[in-house]
Amino acid sequence: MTRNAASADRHPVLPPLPSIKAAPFVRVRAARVVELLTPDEQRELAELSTLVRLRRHGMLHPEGGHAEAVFNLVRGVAQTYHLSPSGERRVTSFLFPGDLCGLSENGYYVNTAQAVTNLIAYRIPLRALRNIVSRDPALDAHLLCKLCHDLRAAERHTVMATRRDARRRLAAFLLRMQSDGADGADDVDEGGGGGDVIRLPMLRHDIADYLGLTVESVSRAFQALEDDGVVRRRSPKLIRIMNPDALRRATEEE
Amino acid sequence: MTRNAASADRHPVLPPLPSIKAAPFVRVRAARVVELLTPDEQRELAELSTLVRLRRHGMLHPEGGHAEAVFNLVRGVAQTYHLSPSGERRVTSFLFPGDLCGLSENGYYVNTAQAVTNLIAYRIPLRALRNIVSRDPALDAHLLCKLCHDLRAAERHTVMATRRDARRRLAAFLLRMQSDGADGADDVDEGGGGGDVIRLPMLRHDIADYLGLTVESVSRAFQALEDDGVVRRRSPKLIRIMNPDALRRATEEE
DNA sequence: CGCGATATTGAAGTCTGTCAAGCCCTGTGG
DNA sequence: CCACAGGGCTTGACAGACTTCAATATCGCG
Repeated sequence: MTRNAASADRHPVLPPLPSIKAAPFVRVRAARVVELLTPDEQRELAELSTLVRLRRHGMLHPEGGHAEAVFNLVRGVAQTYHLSPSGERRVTSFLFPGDLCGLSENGYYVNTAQAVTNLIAYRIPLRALRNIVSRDPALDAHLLCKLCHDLRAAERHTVMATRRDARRRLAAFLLRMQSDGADGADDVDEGGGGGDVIRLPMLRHDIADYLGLTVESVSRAFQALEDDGVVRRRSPKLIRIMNPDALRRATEEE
Repeated sequence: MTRNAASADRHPVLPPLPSIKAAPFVRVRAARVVELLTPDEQRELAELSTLVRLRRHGMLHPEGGHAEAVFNLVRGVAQTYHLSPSGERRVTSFLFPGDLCGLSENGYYVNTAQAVTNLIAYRIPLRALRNIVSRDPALDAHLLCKLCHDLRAAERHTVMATRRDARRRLAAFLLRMQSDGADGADDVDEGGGGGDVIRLPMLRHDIADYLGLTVESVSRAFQALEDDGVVRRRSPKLIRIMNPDALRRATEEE
């Protein structure tokens, strides 16, 4: 076993710089997702922002709250969700380092953003952001690119969450977490993170609310994938992919 | 009956100008959605764009196609959708005048955009768009605003399409069409458009694929709402709201 | 006015949601 | 380091809703 006690507390001496990652409009290299911010922009944003550290389940911003800032996640994982009057919760996205949240309408946040793991984020006041953008038009273009990225992600989410059966929804989710969630590992030693092991930092309840299912259905879908030898649960949050091809097929198959 | 034959062919002598509508970041007036483009921007975009007229079911751009332009819908209704390998279709959005489509990734369209009714759109080459944006930073900000708008819409769609039962999904959809679809009436005389009558320009199949249901379930959900005196179908595409409060409750109730 | 496409209705099967119980994991405290 | 307690996860049984398959009715266009 790895010695966790020592490494778990290692905070980066310097916090990571602001970072916005997205797939660009035109192919750059082989990379699917690249850093959009230039070192200058990172420094500028860092200067005008405040650093926020949250423990698990801490709130970045509440739905309906007065929107004065956006947040740039640089470490850890977060989620955004809506609460309906009847108490139903719908998770609309999971956020990883390089992501933004704080979408507003008419000056109010349209969703709640909450820490899934301990996290570090830059709180970027909207006034400051507008200031920088006015001096640096390139940043505007970068934000545009990021929003296109998020829009594509939102569409994929809809497609994923409206799949017919739970098994396919979960399979699609696991594939997505394999690529998106590769980064974002938090206070966890990287021991099991590599290769064909997916780490799911969120609770089953979060996955269920993200996929439009119940926790029970998520469990049963895991069981179904496991029975077919597609994946194996080492622990609830550590999923080993036994058959990558089968997992890919499981997202589309008839 | 109204004499449709004559009015169906009345084309505006001058096509409508380019138009991008969205809810702004900060409340402007009572208006929820406003025109973002200045008259100058409208003129500039019109000059560099080509006008596209499509008949019902015509294609604006195909998924996977080389992305060279975005489209600005100025008349009629369109939809975007994904086709999965197994043949399932998921409609990701309905577009109305003031909307944009042509989202791309790595230079390729990520979805297919198709005319739901006869429509008119501006085809804006990406090269030209980049050109204008470089000269007019304000336009960049407007596009940013529009993308935020679309992102919120995408989130609402996900919430709508993952509601538990078909009745609530359809109720939410109808409410949305009442506000969004108020504009966009196409080759239809405005006779039945006003008041508490909702015109649904798309097919049941489109609605089903948008809500993650089958056409049969959509029909039965209509029936359920009708049995409860919430709405009444004057024809498949003309829905009269009998009880607006009940319709609103039907979207949230336990 | 008639035909093809679209929409509705019906019946049976399947999957998910619900309710309930038990197990396992995790984190806390000794 | 270990024990314990609480929360999270899984499993089972049943009812309900949706999907599927099939047939009929209706709409809308030529």
